[in-house]
Amino acid sequence: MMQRRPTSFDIAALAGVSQPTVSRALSGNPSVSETTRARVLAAAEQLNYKVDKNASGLRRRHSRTLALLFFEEWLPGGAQINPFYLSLLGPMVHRCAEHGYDLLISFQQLSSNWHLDYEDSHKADGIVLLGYGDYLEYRPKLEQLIERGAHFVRWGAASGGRLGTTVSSDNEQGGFDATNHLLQQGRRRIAFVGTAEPGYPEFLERWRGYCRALRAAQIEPDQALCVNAEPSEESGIEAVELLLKRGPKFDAIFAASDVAAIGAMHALQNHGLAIPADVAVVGFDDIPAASLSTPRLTTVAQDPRRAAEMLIDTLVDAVEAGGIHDTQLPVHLTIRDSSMCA
Amino acid sequence: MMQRRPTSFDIAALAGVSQPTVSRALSGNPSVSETTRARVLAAAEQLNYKVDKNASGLRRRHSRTLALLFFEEWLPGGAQINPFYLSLLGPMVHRCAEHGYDLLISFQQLSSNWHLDYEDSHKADGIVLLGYGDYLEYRPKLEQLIERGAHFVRWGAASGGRLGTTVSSDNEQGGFDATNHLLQQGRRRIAFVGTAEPGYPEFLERWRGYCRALRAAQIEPDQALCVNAEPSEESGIEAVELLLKRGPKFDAIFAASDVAAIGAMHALQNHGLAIPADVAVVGFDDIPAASLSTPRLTTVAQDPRRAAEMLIDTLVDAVEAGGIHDTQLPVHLTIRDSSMCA
DNA sequence: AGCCGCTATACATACGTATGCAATGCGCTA
DNA sequence: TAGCGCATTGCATACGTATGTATAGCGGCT
Repeated sequence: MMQRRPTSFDIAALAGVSQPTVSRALSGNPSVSETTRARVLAAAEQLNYKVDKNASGLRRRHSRTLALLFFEEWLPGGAQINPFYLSLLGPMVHRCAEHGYDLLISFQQLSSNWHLDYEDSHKADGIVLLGYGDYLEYRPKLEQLIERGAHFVRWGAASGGRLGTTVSSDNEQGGFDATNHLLQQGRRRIAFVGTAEPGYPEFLERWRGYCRALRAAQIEPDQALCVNAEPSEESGIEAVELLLKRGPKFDAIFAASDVAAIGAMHALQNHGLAIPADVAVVGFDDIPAASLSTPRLTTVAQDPRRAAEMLIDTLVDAVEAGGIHDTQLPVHLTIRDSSMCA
Repeated sequence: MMQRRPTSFDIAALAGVSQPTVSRALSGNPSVSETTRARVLAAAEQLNYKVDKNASGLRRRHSRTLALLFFEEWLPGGAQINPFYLSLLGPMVHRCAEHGYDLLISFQQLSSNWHLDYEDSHKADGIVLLGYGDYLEYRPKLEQLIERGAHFVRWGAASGGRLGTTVSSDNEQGGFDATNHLLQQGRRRIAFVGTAEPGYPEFLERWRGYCRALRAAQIEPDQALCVNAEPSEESGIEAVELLLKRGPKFDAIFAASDVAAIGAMHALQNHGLAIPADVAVVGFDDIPAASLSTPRLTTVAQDPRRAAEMLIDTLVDAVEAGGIHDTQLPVHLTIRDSSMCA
């Protein structure tokens, strides 16, 4: 058992070459002859040699690491990550590995100076930004990031002017499909549970799709049927309470997130309303809980695997080749029990 | 906008001191006077200076980064992480941040040489090992890790001889409580869905608790009521199919994992059996889906927040102070509808 | 006044790798 | 045989920080 970790000098000595040759041999430099490379590889294997990432990163000026930043207003007690983001995690880690990158994960307060931490400290070569962001508070930091030449990609909505590269679902189409499906079920008074304010840009797009579907059916969207709700179960409950109290009759709900939709279903059931007989419900995201709820929730499915892979591919392309290509992913309406009468 | 990232030399020049003084001032070295420190801090702020982690890590010989390694036999299509592990993630990231560490996340094949990658390459100072591990294949790698003086902590079961530091739930007590609860409901033919083989050490402990509760009620455990199941929904379904086909009557199931329990409930319902009237079901983990299933699943809850914090605290203590303390966390039986007749 | 001791800072250097450039050796051509 | 070019390899060095050691400055004591 060696006391000290072996360095490239140790390998060099063992293989009878110089240290630079070891470096070149291991990094696949073609100017090293095959016989030499084989000797070096054997020596490295024998001593269990691993390149020191710190030294390598210092010299190369990059770390082959990507940072994943979550923005969540943190519940002091609960620490719940949006299930949809959670479902991105596995595929992301995998895709990173395929590109030869490691993934660093971190939570950030919107108010912190996250935007200058990771790339500046050379801990990561690029950043994946995740989180329904408050667009307005977000914007100046994104601009600062761009100004500094940082590499990053956001999940969300591309709307509102170019602010770096974005990968998103086709939220507008999803909102259209969901609403259209409810219309085809004969529903006419369809409430929107989400928010049409710019704070949640993807919600805004889903709301646009909702309006387009209604207008295509000759129905003018009713402001009174549109109620604010963040992506949380409590918020979905409150939204339904408000709708029931505020008065306008409704026979369906399109919620801009599954978690809110599930909260809404609970509230409806607490008031003795049958789903879907009295009120049909459609959500958005297709989180795992959607197929477990009672009744099973009809929802607009996003493909987390493809989303994750696009995020990583896009970021790696930006880091390595300076590419900047927005991507929009198709969505798919998944019809379950909460919207279909038997 | 500066072209080049500022270094500690730039700060030194601006503050009118030498580079080492900058380093000492920023790292809180008490030999720097307060007036000098203030000047340095101001200069660093002004230039948006961040310590280069690669250089710092190279010199200090550690990275202030922890690695989180998942072991999951990877479904080529699906990429599903055990929901319980997912629930550890948020609190872990938080606790790492509180200790001033970053968290690197990675999936590993059991067969890969993960055990020499992270610490040897100085990418991480310590490793959190997560995953129902095949104990036998696992063991030599753990031994190699220990021999090399690597720092790591495992989630799972401490049984089977000392193999590094372990944090675990009190699985045996959980198995006892779950089984005892079913006995109190008047159930006498209680099946165990899990595996009593050494591959899943925590399942083995849960099974021991199950046996202890039965014996305390003068019932000898019946091998025919004990059926193997991995922590997956499919496995839970298969287990019930096997039980129904194999013959012995049963009026309750204690499943060693929630995902298997949920699969088992589906299978029971497909065969027209009522839960809990015909068969009462208790799971283990209290994953989010447990409270959403129909009927809502009674389960042995583990506290993911405390588990995560203990894992990180333990690992940080090992890295910084060489501590090695196993920890066992209490569990709590959460009674819902799947085990209680109205 | 001279010396000691303490504090605050500067100097020099090492961490391990990657790469521009120089040098070596070999084959081939004129 | 001399010279040229190509294929390999070695030499020297830079990346940015942290720390052991030396030094300067200053106040207090006899």
